[in-house]
Amino acid sequence: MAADIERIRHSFAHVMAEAVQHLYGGVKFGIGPAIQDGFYYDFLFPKPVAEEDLRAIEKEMRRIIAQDQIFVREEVTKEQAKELFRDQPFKLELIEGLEEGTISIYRQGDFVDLCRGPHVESTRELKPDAFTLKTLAGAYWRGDETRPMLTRIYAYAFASKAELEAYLKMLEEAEKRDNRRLGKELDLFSTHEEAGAGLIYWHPKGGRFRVALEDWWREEHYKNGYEILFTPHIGKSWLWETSGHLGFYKENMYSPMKIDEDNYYIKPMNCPFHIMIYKSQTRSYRDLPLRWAELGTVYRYERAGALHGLMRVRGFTQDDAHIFCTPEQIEGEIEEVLRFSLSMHKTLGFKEIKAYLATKPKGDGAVGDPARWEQATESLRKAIEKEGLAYEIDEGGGAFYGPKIDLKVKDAIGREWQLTTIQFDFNMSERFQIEYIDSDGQRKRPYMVHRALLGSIERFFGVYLEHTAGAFPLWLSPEQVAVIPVAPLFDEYVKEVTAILKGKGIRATAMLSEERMNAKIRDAQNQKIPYMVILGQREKDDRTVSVRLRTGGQENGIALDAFVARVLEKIETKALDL
RNA sequence: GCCCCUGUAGCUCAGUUGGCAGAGCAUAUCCAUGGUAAGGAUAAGGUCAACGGUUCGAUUCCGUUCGGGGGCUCCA
Repeated sequence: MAADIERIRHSFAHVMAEAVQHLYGGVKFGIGPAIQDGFYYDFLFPKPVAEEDLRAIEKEMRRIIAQDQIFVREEVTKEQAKELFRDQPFKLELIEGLEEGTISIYRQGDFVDLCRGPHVESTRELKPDAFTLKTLAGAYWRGDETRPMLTRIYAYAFASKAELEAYLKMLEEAEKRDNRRLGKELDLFSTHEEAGAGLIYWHPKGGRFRVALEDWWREEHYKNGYEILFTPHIGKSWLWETSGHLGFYKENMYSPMKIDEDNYYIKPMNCPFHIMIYKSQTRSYRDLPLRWAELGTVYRYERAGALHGLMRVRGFTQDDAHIFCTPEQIEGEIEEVLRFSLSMHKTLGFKEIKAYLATKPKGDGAVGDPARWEQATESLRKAIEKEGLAYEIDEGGGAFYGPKIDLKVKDAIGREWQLTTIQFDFNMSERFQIEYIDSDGQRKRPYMVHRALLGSIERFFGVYLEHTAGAFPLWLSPEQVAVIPVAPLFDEYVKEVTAILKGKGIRATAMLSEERMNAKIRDAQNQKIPYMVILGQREKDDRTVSVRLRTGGQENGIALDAFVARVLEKIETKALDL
């Protein structure tokens, strides 16, 4: 976020606080920072506030802005600050946390706030029509559940009215693409509260997408030197005690079920199972690298409030893989994973991809040899640079068990989504004591890398729905061709053409209902079916087809054979156009 | 779990300042001879989320519970 827009947003936040102070005597102030698309401020209100009250606050803010109030910075001692904010418990707590020395405060109008700044010079620099108060939300003081809950007012704010309007338009577009909405409109999936929250039911059309995606995924993995595994959905407590999950991951695991005299847990991760296969025999350095992939379905507990359509669920299928390799191989392996991931994203049509490298956490919570952390982190960094990816380093942001790279893709309306994650795992390899015999006859510990390229099939489906607005590329479209007669008289030719297309493996549907042609075209268009083939007397006589494209194009009198060849070619090459 | 919003037909939503519940789409039946985004008619479809309370009377007002959405937290 550029410094000037941050300054504007933060200044807006102070103006909102001033407005709230005018309208609600006795209000206590939390904090009010600038955020990605605006700002918020946390308040403890003396009486309940409702959404309708936001309009009054906005009005007061506009009145303040019109007064051309100057933002004045002052520096005071800690003692003076405590005196100044004696009625503001949250501010006092913040002051306590500050280092000794002078503390800066900002005044505008009759409002004063503890603040590092900077701010704009005057409210004149804030455009009264470049912000809007969005929602009320609850937020714990300092994000801590055990602390009081404050009322947070979120707002969108920009430097100009035009930017605000463009942003609101993007949000409107995002709402139209909402995965839950498209899932219903395109009959792809559903969820059923009465049958269990956060569990996805894939309908026939969603199933067609998934099969096409997974078939491709498996094919690509074989091409890239992976083997595909299938492992159980449950495992005895021994497995989870050994892996450590019952220690550090238990709150995300479901209660065990008793089988004979043992407790079995449904799996939240696939790693321990892959390790069991690794340990099923003595491994030589000649066997490495091992690249083992699995579309592994896992179940994790998520709090009810966190569940969201396809994006956050309780049961999902990871496109998981584990790579076991020697230290000499690690650099090449990481490069390969990254290259593989990028090639998949490219095929799927994502153009902008950014990497986030998370390094070793501070303190002594991290497991594993520091030299290995060093080598692992270095291999990640090198791979990113080799691919020429834009990246950011999240210093100390890695898990306790290893450094990682996450890749985020930018979607069609500019939002970023995390799909790929590539993580080293020093913990599991230690706990299960996995080894290989090196060329010198010594037992050594291989590197273990955990990776998911799409993340999970469910979440990817959600992201892809929102990215494409449901207009999937041909090869992933549940229905690829809708075959429509001009009138019932041509049903026979429609059936014949449909049969030919299906015979070639093309997902074609004959639309033979009583509806009129226009209605069928409308239905097919709304279902985002890529090709609509319209057949009447002319086409029947010449053995041609008239093709209407989902994108609005129209091509008449194409020879049937030529059309079939073209569709097959577009599917084969996974073309993004029609 | 907590804060705010919300719950009317399969779907999208009206509506009742407390007096027998409405539309469009979808569904079913019938009618309709044909060229690129909805042909027409009829029918069926509801314990107005559930349970209490106030009232002559509650879908409407109040309370509780259960869902859904947006946040906090977490992350694939």
